[in-house]
Amino acid sequence: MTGFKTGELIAQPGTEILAEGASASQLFTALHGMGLRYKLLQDGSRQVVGFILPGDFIGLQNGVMGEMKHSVEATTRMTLCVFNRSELWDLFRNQPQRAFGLTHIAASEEFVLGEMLAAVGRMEGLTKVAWLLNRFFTRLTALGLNENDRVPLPYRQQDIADAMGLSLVHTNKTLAKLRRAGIVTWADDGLTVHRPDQLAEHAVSVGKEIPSRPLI
Amino acid sequence: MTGFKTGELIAQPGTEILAEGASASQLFTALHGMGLRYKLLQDGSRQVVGFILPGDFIGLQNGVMGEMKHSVEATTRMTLCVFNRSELWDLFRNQPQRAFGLTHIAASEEFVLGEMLAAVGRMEGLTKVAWLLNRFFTRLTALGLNENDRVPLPYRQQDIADAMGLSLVHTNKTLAKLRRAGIVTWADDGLTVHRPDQLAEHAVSVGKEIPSRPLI
DNA sequence: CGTAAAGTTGATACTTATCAAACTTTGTGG
DNA sequence: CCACAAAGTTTGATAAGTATCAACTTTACG
Repeated sequence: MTGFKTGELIAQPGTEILAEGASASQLFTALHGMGLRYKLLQDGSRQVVGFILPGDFIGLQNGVMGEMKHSVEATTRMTLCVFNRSELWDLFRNQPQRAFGLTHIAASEEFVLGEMLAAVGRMEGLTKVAWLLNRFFTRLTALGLNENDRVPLPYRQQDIADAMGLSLVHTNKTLAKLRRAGIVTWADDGLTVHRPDQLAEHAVSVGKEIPSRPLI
Repeated sequence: MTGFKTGELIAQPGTEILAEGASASQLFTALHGMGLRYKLLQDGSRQVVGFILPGDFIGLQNGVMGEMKHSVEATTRMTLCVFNRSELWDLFRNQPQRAFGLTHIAASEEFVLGEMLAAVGRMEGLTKVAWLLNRFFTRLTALGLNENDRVPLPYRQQDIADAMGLSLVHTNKTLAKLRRAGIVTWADDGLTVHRPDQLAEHAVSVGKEIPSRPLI
């Protein structure tokens, strides 16, 4: 893998790392910082199709299909490990184990998108937001970025809205609900989860509340 | 590829080919017939995460991650080409170009899910339905299944609803709108598009067509 | 001919979007 | 250090889009 690596790249906040439709000659791995993947629709709206956390691979579609199918943007300052796309062939020829790893990454990304699709398509607002926050909390904790129930979350409310198919205003009000319920606090680019259990409870699709049966 | 193939399998309509969570030892390619991929949420609702048309690969997640992340069901009678999962590793070792092809398939599936996510998250009902029908029409036409502007479409309205995150009733009324507008007719498991231009117009594009696999 | 599955329709309730405006925070230059 | 601009957050009022419910029709089939 050492020979595969080409160099490192620093991306400033707000920078577009890869553009949809681009056929860049490079692939990346995120070393530090966070970013997001998104698509722009014809009507100007944006769909966030993924959040990039440290360790995530970037540009696989480009590497394998010759063109990016979504744009990638740095949310915070990011350090990227740069690979050369042209060396991808060599990897498939000479390092089947790593080639398999790449396929595994692709399949994993597909899996994550499937989960998001189910959340966006079938959950209601509160559940969507709770689900996403819970996901962040879990993933970031697994990355060792949890300090006193607080994980870094440098995104904006608009990002969450665009990810879950909600309007900014509705997302804001939903976040307020979770905050007032004392479940989470999201401020200063950090998410603090006071009641992990309740968050997880909201995150699982509870659906409609069962109409309470009158006590006779 | 010949040695890779294990045999053929016939799946009857309504049959579950692969179950979410299952770690079957087989992979498939759809030769004839159609099916769909779906996830079940905790509250019982269903999210369709993909439609399987002739030529589609089934079970890649299982092959590469050891477990299916969604279920696969035959909608019509299907003929499946069966592969053995255990031979996957041989393929990666000895046939790098086919291994690359598999990765390409995985990346393509990710791409399709991204498109669906954008549609489900950011479109309104009429646009969602028009987008999906337009997608069927385009893909099936590309498969040579178009006869006089009519393509086979053996799914039920519930499937479209579960794919686009709509209720059955709303989907029904939306379909009625497209029908009354003289744009499409969907009856007897066949979709006839009378005004391809108007259908495409309603289906605000999220991106481009599925790219064909590049020659290595 | 009875039954089950799928499609249709109208009435109603709820969720979410949109609009508009105020407020807060942050960064920048005078 | 303050004024100002820009970006982000918050809130209330209202409109639009969808879900839900319930009944009815049509079709397929043993």
